[in-house]
Amino acid sequence: MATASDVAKAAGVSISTVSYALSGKRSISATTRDKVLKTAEELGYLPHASARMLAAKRSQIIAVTAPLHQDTDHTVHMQFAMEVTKSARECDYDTLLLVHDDAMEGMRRSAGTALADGIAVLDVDADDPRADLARGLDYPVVFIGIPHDTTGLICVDLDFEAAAALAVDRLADAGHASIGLVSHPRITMDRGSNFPLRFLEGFERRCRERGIAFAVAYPEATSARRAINELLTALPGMSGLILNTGSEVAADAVPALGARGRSVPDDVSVIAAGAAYSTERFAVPLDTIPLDAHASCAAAVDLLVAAIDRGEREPRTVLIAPEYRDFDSVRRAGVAEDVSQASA
Amino acid sequence: MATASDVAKAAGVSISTVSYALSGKRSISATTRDKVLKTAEELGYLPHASARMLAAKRSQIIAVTAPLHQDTDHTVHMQFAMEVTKSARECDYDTLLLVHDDAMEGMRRSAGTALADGIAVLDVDADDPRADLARGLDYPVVFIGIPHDTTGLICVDLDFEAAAALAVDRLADAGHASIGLVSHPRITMDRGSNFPLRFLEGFERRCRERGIAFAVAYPEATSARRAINELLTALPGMSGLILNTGSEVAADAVPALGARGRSVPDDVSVIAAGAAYSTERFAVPLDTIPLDAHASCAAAVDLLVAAIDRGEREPRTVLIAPEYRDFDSVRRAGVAEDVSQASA
DNA sequence: GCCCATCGTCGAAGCGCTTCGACAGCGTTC
DNA sequence: GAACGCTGTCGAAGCGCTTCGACGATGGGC
Repeated sequence: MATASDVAKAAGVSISTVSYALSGKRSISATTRDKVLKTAEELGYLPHASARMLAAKRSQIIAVTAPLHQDTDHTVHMQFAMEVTKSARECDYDTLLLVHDDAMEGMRRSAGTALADGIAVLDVDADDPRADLARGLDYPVVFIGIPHDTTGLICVDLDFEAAAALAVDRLADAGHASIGLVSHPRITMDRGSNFPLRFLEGFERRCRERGIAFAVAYPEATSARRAINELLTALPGMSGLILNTGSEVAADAVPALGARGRSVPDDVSVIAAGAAYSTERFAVPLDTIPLDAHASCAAAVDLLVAAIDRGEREPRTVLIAPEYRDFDSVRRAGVAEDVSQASA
Repeated sequence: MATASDVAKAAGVSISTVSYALSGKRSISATTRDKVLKTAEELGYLPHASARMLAAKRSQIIAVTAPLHQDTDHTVHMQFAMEVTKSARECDYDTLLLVHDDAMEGMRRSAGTALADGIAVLDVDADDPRADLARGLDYPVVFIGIPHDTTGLICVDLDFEAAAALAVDRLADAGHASIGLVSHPRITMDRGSNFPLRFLEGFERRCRERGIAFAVAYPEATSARRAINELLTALPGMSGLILNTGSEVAADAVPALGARGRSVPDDVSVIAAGAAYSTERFAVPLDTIPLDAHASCAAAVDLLVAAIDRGEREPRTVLIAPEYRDFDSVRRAGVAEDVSQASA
C-alpha cells in the first residue's frame, strides 16, 4: 500500500502537508491541495488505520455488546446491531461486535486497550452488571435500554411507559372498558429484562387512572392461545387487547381470539405496542406502536459520538416518544354489536 | 492507562524485556518474567491496541460483511455473525461488522487501511460481486457460502447437495417413491442465492438416480399452504416431504398437510434439511439435517486465521458433511396404512 | 584455562500517522 | 519603509509497541 510519505514524494510536498491537505485541519492553498488529492487518488492511497489511531489517539471504533440470553430475540438484536453500525458509519465510526459469554471482559478489554473509543450496550437488564462496570470505567458508554439504577449513565430507549399509556388511551378513548395485555414470557420478566417491566407499569398505572378493568397474561414459547384464554377468563367482557410481546405470539393473537369466537377488530380491538416487527402480513394488520430500532440507535450513536468527540459525558436518560401507526384494528366499543349483527 | 514503559520502570527492566516477557517470543529468565507479570498485573497494564497493531503490522481484527437483502433471514444471519465472533475470539481476533449498503466499499476499506487482517463473507449469492473483489484484493478472504465461480477463493459451507441426497436416501430407503420438496421463495432463488440452488440440484439428481417421482414448490412469505397444495396436485401420492426453507414455512408444513387430511408421520414422512432452526417445538418434531452455523463458522475462521497467520492462501472449497438427527418423523411406506387403520 | 556457544537483557530503529512550533514570503498599516 | 500579521508549508517530535542486532555473563568442551 502507498503511504503518506509516498504521496508526499510524488506530489513534491512534505508529509505534514499531505496530512493537512487530506484532513483540512490547516489551511492549504487550493493548488497544493488539489495536487495532493490527485496524487493520493492516483496512488490509491488510504491512510493506515493503526497508524492513524495511534497518532490521533482515537480508533474510530465503537464496540457493541450484546450478551445473548437463551430467550433473546435474535431478529431484534440483529436489527439493533445493524442500526448501530449504520448510524456509526455515518459518523465515521466502525463497530466491533462483542458477543462473548463474558460481556464484561469484552468491555474492559476494549476500554483498557483503547481498541474502541466507546461502547454501545444492547439488551439491558434491570439489574445489568454492565451498569456498574460502566460507572467505574471513565469511558464513553451508552445504554440502549434502561437499567434500574441509571446513576451516572447515559441511556436511550423508547418511552415504554408512554407507549403503554398511549395504547391504553387509544382503547379507552374508543370506549373500551376492559383491556387485556399479553406481555412477555415469565422467564424474560424474571430476568428483570427492562422494557417489558416498564411497559407493564405504564399499562397498569394508566388503566387505574382511567378506571379500566385490566388483566395481564405471560405467554410461553410462541403460542398466544393460553395467554388469550387466561385473559378471557379473567375478563369475560374484554374488548381491548394490547400486545407487548414477541412477533410469533403477536401473530398468533388474532387466530387465538378467533378460536374463542372473537373477531378482530369487530369483537376485540387490538394494538401491538413496542413492536419490533411489522404487522402488515398478519392475518389482520394491527395498529402498531413501533419499537423503532433506527431511532433508538441513531440517538444512541449521536450521544456516544458526542461523548467521544466533544467530551459531553453528563449522565442522562433520553426517552423516545412513541408513535402510533393506524391500521384500523381499533373500533369504537358498542359499534361492534351493530357490525356483527349486520353480518350475522 | 499504564504503558509498557511504566511497567518497565516499575519492574526495573527495559521496555523490550517487558514485551518479550509478555509475548514469550524470546527466552526470559523465570525470575524476570514473574517480576514483569506481577508488575503488569498490579498496574493493570493492557497493551495499547493501536500501538500493537502498528508495530506488529496486524490488527487482530476480522471484518464480517453481511449485506442485508430484504428477504434475508435475520435470525440466521445473527447466528452466523455471532458464531464467527466467538470462533474468532478463540483465536484472539475481534470482529468488525460491515453492514453498509455498499459491502464492496467496506471490504475495500478494511483491506486498504489494514483495519482488519481478513474478511469473512456471509450471505453469498451465486454471482456475488464480492467474489471478484476478493480475487483482486490479495488479502485473506473466506466465503461462508459458495458462489458459482470459486476460482481463487476459499469457501466453506454445508454440503447442501449431499444433504439433499441424504434426505432423499432416507425417504427412498424407507420405501417412499414420491417425494416433494418445499424450497425457498422465488425471490430468493431468482437472486441466485447459492445454497437453495445447490440443494435443489442435489435433490433432483438423487431423485432421478433412484427413480423417485418428485415435485418442487416455492413458498411465498411465511405460509406453507400453497406450496403443500401445489405438491399434492403434482404428486397425489406424495408420501415423503423434504423442507429446505425458512423456519416459519417449515413450521407451517405439518398444519398445512393436516389441512389436507395428511398426518405426519403416518401419511407423510417429513425431513427438515439445511435447517438453521430447531424443530423440537414444532407441532410434530421433524427429522433434521441441521445447518450448523457453529461448524461452518469455526471452519471458516480457522481457514482465515491460517491465511493470515501462516500465509496459507491456496484456494479451496471445504464442504461440511451433513448430519442426520432422527426425531421419528420418517416411517416406512406402507406401514402408514396399518397405523391409521388401527387408530381409526 | 581458553574459546565458543548459549542465554538473558538492553538499546534503538522503526511502524505511518498527527500535530505543534517555526518560519519564509507577502500584503497592510501608519 | 519598518513593523506587523497572515497564509502556507515544512521539519521534527512523538503515539506505544515489536523486533533486530548487540553484548555481557555463564558454562561446557577440550
